[in-house]
Amino acid sequence: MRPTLSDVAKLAGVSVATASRALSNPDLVADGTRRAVRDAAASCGYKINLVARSLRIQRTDTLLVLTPCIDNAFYPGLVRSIEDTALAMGYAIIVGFTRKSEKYREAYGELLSAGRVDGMVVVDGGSGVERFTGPQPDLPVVQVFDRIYDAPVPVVRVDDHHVADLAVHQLASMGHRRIAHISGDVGQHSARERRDGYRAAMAKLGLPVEDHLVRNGTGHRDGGAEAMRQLLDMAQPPTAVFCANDTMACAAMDVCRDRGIHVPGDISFIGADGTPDGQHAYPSLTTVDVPRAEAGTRAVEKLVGLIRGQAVAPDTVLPVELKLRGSCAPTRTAVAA
Amino acid sequence: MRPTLSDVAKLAGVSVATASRALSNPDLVADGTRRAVRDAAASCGYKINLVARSLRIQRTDTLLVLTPCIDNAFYPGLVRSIEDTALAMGYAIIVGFTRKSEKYREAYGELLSAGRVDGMVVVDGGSGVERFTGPQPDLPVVQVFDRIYDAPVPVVRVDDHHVADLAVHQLASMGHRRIAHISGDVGQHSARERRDGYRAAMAKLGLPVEDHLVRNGTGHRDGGAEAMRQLLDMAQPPTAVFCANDTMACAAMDVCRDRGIHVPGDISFIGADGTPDGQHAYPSLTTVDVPRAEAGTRAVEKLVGLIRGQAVAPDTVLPVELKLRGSCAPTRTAVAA
DNA sequence: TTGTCAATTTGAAACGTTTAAGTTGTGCGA
DNA sequence: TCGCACAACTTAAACGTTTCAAATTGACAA
Repeated sequence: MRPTLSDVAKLAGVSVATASRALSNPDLVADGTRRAVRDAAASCGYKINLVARSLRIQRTDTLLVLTPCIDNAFYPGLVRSIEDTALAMGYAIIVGFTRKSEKYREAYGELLSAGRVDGMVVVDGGSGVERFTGPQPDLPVVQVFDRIYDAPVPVVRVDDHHVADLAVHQLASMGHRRIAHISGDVGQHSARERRDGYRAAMAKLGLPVEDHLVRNGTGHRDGGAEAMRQLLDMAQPPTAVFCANDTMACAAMDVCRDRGIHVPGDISFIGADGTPDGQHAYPSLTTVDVPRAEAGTRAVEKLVGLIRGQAVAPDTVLPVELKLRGSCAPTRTAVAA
Repeated sequence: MRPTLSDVAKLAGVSVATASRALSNPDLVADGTRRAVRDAAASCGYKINLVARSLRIQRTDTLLVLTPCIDNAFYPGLVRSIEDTALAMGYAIIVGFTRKSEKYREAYGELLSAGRVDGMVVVDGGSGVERFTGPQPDLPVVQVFDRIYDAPVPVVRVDDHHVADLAVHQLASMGHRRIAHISGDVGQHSARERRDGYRAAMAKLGLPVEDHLVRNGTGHRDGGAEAMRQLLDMAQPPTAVFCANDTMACAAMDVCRDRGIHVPGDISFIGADGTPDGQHAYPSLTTVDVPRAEAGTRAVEKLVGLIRGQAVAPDTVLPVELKLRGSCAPTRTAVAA
């Protein structure tokens, strides 16, 4: 049997209460006692039972991170930052993958409502098919980058309209007029925002907003590639494409390469998110960088505030930054001019 | 305050014990009672406190998965399979990222030794720098694909010697004689095995095993790229390369592309692992596929066996399979012959 | 000697479940 | 009528901590 605190206490010749304090609140016991208890604990290999502790103190000091999957290069950096911040603030974190499925979301949500974690950071765009009624209103939850709850849950995010705006303006400033958009999973709030932002930016610049220049790329490689093929098959293909994320942009550039179309000579690309795959792409991908690390930190800070009953800002918007790399260039006419 | 079982019981006019059984062991109470309790629970929004439950039943029905990181495309499929199997067997899973750091490994190991999870699946190659003394000998732990513990912990794996053997034989059968090897992180057991397997296979075939044909690629993109550059800078570069994983193989092929070297016309590549990035590479990467999904399933089955006190096989070896794709071709001389 | 005070330790309750053992009440056969 | 079996429910203990309030101890002053 695992030794318990009472075994340690017996071994050290003190009461359970003293043993507890010697280990977790050392200032409250005399030097000799502390040493005796510690020795006893070590000698019998005592390990605290965190379940019992949690029950007693009514906290778990653990946070749950919900994220759709780990396939997408967008998440690792974010999750790492969440984890680092949480650890630094004295919380353990556990990660759950929702796969954008209600079933998994609920399974993991249970952990929160059943008291196995103190709070939850949700990084999950949802699929839009189902409406998620959300956690019990008073449970500590923070969303990052996307909204899947009807309930008003605090969020840390970027201005996705602005993301699109930056990209479109950059391309337009290089002389592009036929700028296409490959959207993400339009079930996701952020994907819709980027798409709408693209349209708004095009309109503002007086550029043609043609419906068939907007393709649903579903957010994944395959969808992005398919969307790109459709764009290239058009009678008058675009000279530039703004992709809602880097993953699709990379896939789209691969399609061009396969068809012998030169990037950025023949066609320019801008992605969004700033994921590592864009840096390794050939040519390296111009992108609108989303500050994932900072978002993770902010989200955890906010969540911990919530847990501690402090008032937290309901909506934190972080700045994005255009990273100019090799995948876009001025149009030939712009160069000639 | 969160309603407890005793609130529910009061509301339903029964004892706490009956309320408990009505909810978790419905057969043991009368129909009317069951309904009354369920209604009461619903009406006050009762959610079970799993921490209390775990303390009482001395189980958490939760497994921990330890994995180095989520950057590498090798892990997602494996983790997903572990998760699916665990869920199907009635366990929740939580994921911890060790980053190959002893600090994180211990932090997560605590979850096991402190009773917050019932068992642990470790998918972690270690860095080889530190020796990990391992979990308390009697705690339920299963390793997958790699060994980081001194202690004898059951493992599910592949024969990495054989992985290398398959790759080298394939290349040799295509006429290659100068076959190089870019190794993984040689701190990892599996990486060393693949390297040694390469050497053994070369020797067995009577091919030259030159030290400078073996480069440490560290397992990551950058290391793989750097190793490839060194190989290409040699007076007499290899005509084929066996890379210890697909990630490095993709990076190495990218280096060739940048230098105008044609794959597979000028140089052939075989990777290992069978990760998705190899499929999307150009040309698509020949690889020795490692059955990650099955490994995950087997590992969980084994772990659950361990938890239930059953005897489990200490060493399960799964078969690997060569997937011939576009990245390797016969040598020119072989074609001419 | 007695009283006071601080330092240290202890007993016992509490956290919210589950469950073994015990109680109650009903129906049935002898 | 009694005894018994059985279903349905309840009482109370237990899981391993933490912590409040109370008790003990020793030192020191009056």
